[in-house]
Amino acid sequence: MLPPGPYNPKEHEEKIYQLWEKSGYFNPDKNETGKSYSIVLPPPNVTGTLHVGHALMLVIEDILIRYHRMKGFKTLWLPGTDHAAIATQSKVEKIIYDKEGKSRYDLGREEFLKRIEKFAQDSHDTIVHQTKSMGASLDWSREAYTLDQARNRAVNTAFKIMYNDGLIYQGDRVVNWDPKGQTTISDDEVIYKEREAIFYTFKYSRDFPIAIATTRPETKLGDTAVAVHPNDERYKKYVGQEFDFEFCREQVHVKIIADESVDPEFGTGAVGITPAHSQIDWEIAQRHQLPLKQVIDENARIIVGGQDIKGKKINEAREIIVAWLKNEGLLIKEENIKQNVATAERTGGIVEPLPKKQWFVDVNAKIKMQPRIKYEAKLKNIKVGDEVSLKELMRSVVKSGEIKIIPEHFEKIYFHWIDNLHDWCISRQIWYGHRIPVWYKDEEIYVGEKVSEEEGWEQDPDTLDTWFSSGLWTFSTLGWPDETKDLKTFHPTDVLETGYDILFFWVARMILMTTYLLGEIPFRVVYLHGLIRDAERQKMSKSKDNSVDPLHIIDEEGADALRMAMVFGTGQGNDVVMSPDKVIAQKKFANKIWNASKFVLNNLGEKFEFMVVAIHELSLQNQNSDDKNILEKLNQTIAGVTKNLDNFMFHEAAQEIYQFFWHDFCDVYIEKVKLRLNSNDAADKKIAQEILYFVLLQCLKLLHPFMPFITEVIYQNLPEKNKENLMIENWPGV
RNA sequence: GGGCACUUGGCGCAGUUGGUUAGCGCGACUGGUUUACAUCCAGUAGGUCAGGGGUUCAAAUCCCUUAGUGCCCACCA
Repeated sequence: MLPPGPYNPKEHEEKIYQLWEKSGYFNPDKNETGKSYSIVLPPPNVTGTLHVGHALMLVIEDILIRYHRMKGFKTLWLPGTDHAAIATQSKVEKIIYDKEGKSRYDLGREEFLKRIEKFAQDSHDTIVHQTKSMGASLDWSREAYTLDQARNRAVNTAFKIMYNDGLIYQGDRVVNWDPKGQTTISDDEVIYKEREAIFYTFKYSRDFPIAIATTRPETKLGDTAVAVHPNDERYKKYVGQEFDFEFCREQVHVKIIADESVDPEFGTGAVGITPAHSQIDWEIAQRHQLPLKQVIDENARIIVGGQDIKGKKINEAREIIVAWLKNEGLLIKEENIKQNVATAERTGGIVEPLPKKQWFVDVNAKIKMQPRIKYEAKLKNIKVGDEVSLKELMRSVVKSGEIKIIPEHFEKIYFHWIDNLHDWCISRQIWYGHRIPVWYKDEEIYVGEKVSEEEGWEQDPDTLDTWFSSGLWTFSTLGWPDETKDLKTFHPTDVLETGYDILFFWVARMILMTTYLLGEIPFRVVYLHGLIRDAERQKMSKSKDNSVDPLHIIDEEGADALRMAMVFGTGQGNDVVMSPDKVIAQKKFANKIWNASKFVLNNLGEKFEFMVVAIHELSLQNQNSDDKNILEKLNQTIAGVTKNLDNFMFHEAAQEIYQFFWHDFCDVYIEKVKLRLNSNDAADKKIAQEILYFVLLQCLKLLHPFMPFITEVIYQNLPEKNKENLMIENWPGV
């Protein structure tokens, strides 16, 4: 029997979660016969707490997991957290600086890492608590961390394999340097922000024949060439000439070169080439064997020139140079333009291209596919012995349909991204992360899985891009590089569900790593969900201060209401609008379920013995048209919900069961049945009771993936024989 | 500059492979309240599916085009 009054989620949710955990059914090992179904949880960053975006991820994945568990699959949902290298380090640095005024260098590597680990542990605990509050049915016994020992072994192994294959190389290149975070970052971590800038047109010196234009005059101290288009009649005669002059008291030597990449229409049609401080100029310099001259250092300060400019920050240096140009009468034009400035995703620092020796993953080099663990299996269009590049691997598995991306149009975006992909810079000058597994001794270099005990070896001080370890996530969590039972059973995983904002950062890298290292796909389906927006359609973000804490909503309205609100009325992959109205509407729905269940349970009669009624056991002949009607609609609903869940149409599935339960079952059937329950026709009354009970039970099952808590509470109060948990009841129609 | 989408009643959205009166939530209006539920029920109003063109026996759904909006990538020095 259910207690009177409205449904109060607070009374039940925690108890129910404990009941589930105690049952052990989150762990797939309890199901010995089912076919496997697996999802690895995209590990939340240990940078604090979960936000509504995480909540959405948990809801969708838990729906898939619960649905498949009920369908009898050996279902694994594997939890974990991400050390998120730069993100976590910069957050802790900021906290320490704000509190103690100290930098990481003041503390030293060891002490600083201790502080981060403490912070990460606290975040982890909060995150786990929040995750459980959402009702997520994760197998906590398999929990992983991207920076724990098992994952470190996987990372080192992966690095070694790639190094030996020539895919990882150390190169002197112009990289994206973040002066604020004091580290390099990859192309994907660069965010362009529009800004006002001044576009200066000038000559280096009075004797120099060509004018050039730039928004960054301070870099011109490092120019080693001026490039013009080969067909530009204005400048043809100068090509090949070399000039020496003093530019703001710095000795500069430039050569005039011709290069196709120069647009004669833009600016003066001549480009000052600064190989050390521009990606593109560096490439041009490579083509023409130009020397490279670094004029800016890691702190974004000028390192050449006279006393007035040496040691100055770039903004100050710019002013000094402009003043000098004016003074010398060299400045021709100043224009205000809008410019995209490269900034670092995590720290917001302005990215300074600098020449540095870094580790890279070569995405274009052809490698011969090797037989690896499970290799014989799997890729459709690539066999052992084929020569392929990482780019081709990434492209192949999506093109072939082995990996399906939902919504589908993201496949095009994915291909477009691969086309523009450059080598991936994987080394970072930060301390929190997997140390690069490379040791040096004099001229020797050793790459391995373990620290060499021998004396005199020194490990590379850098750490790896966090996405390097995340890229291994689907299989590092299952025991790789060992050939474990879990790896055999649960890999490839079935679905990778995440926000579309990390399609490139993460999803693409998982595909790269997995196809290359395992010779199989990491997952069959990529389901990308949208962003959460508020009632005014604004993106929810901390900086905008419009984000809501999922725990707060759970506290107010219940986890079930929040879950349902997140999938209700939101098309596949679309952004989710979260308004209080929406959650309250679903809270009302929960209450409706509660009350209708109360009504049914109160009307089953003294001796309700037709436990676990199957549809064929219902006395079909004596049913009236209402009975037949509701049963037929129930069947349609079961078919519809099932089909929509199979097709990742969560909103449609949710709406269908909502509609059926509230309007067909409650408003029509229950209202009509009230008369029969009062009548003296005992046989007819019994039929009505059977159907009430039967339909309710089926509805609870259909609703369970969406609203697990309330449905389980009610289930626990049903007069079923031998019942355990609704969580493992059979899905209707199975 | 290149690419990808979106545009459906007042608001927010659904409508997968083209096929009977285009659905839902919120809101509005009118009534009801008899074995759960006022966090309720019944009913009403409101959309020629952005504009134009095409394919088809048949289009919100496919194609072309115009306009508006949003996103991604590249980045002009």
